[in-house]
Amino acid sequence: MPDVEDTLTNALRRRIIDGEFAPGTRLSEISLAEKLGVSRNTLREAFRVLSEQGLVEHVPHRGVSVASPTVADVVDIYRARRYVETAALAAGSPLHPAVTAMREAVEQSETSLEARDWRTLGTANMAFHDAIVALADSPRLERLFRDIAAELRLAFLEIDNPEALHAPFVTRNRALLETFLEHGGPAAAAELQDYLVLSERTVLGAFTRLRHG
Amino acid sequence: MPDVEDTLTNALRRRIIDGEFAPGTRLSEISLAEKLGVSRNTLREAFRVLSEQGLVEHVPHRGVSVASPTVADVVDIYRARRYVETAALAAGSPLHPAVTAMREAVEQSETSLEARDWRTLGTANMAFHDAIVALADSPRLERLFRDIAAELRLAFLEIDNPEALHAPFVTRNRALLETFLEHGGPAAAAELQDYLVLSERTVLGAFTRLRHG
DNA sequence: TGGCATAGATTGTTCTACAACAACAGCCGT
DNA sequence: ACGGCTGTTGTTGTAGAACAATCTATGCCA
Repeated sequence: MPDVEDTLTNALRRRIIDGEFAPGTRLSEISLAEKLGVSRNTLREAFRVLSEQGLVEHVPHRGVSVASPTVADVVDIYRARRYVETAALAAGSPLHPAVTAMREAVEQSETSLEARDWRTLGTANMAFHDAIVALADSPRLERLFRDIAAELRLAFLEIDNPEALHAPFVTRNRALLETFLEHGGPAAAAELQDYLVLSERTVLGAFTRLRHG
Repeated sequence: MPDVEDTLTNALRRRIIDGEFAPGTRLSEISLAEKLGVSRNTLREAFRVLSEQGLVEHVPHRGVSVASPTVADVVDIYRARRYVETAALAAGSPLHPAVTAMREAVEQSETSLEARDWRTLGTANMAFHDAIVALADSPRLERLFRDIAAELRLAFLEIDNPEALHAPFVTRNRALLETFLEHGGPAAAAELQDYLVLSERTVLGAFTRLRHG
């Protein structure tokens, strides 16, 4: 949670994640600076930060565009997720404060599913995995996860079928939480492994369907 | 390997890692820009990148200083290393091209040890672990490792006793490589786990000795 | 001595200017 | 008509100056 004060970067970040600028969109320095009411220099500094975070792509002399994850990116993101999340869960303690966040996220996702509110469902789903990573108490792993989760949201934006992406995993979230509490980290980690493989397959399926037909 | 062309950021990065600016040193925008022959704006952009990479710390209205890892940072870095490196090694294939890099790093470290060249020994040692991470074929994990390895180098700089930090691990590097090739990833991962625990203890010991006496 | 106000220095941001480069359009020759 | 070349145009990259906002330190006063 570094720099809540970092207004411009965070504002841009939120707008990109919320889909205000579609993946692949070119972000012109001049027009965007004017639109946001900041100078080009200030905007360029924000661009550098977002570029390091993988949210925008910066090509010298060609400007920045909103990142548009490829299939390879999605594969890599899920590989990293499997490494980080399963390790965090396997070594996590059921007494860790993050468990509360996990429970709240599960309940929120169930509520959202019932209301068919796919937007908040997606957020709750991600909050669940965020809580899993928080079990590790590692700022650096949390930061990695924050960045790849943001990238993944961009991929979700392109697919634009949130129900298929998130709805099937609500019951799995609940089941995973119960496994963790009743049978411990290693058992839950094994379950999470399958969970993530399935999730990856879902995303990749929608992705290739999108690109080919 | 993004942006070898990114001259200023990379130049600064190298100079910091090489210890030209001691950890904790405040980097004045005006004087450093003048020294490097660039404008303040350009330098500030580089600062933002390095700040995201964890190499410098940026405090609003107080400027940036070279990061000075605390004990908590070292602990977190080693936690992340254990997660990432053991996972990469466990799932890695002995046929992966990175194995060549592992072997070369081992040989280089043995040569450096014999020559008592601690500088190249430290580099070779890190190259060995870099190659381990490369087994995972994950750009995002490689990036994470690159950043935390750089941070760790800053900690090493403060300790300033490279022989104690690196020499004991040369034989372990060779042993780990052989375990990996002869008994496979999982066995090597278990060995690496102990290796990293020992390495962490070495660093933390030198660290607390440094701070207290 | 301790607290406060002022002065100095640094960062945050904007603006302007121009060089470097890339994309595009039109021209030329074949 | 087509492919390649060249100039035009727009954008990014960088520099420099200016000023506001904020921190730091000095020195004053009680």
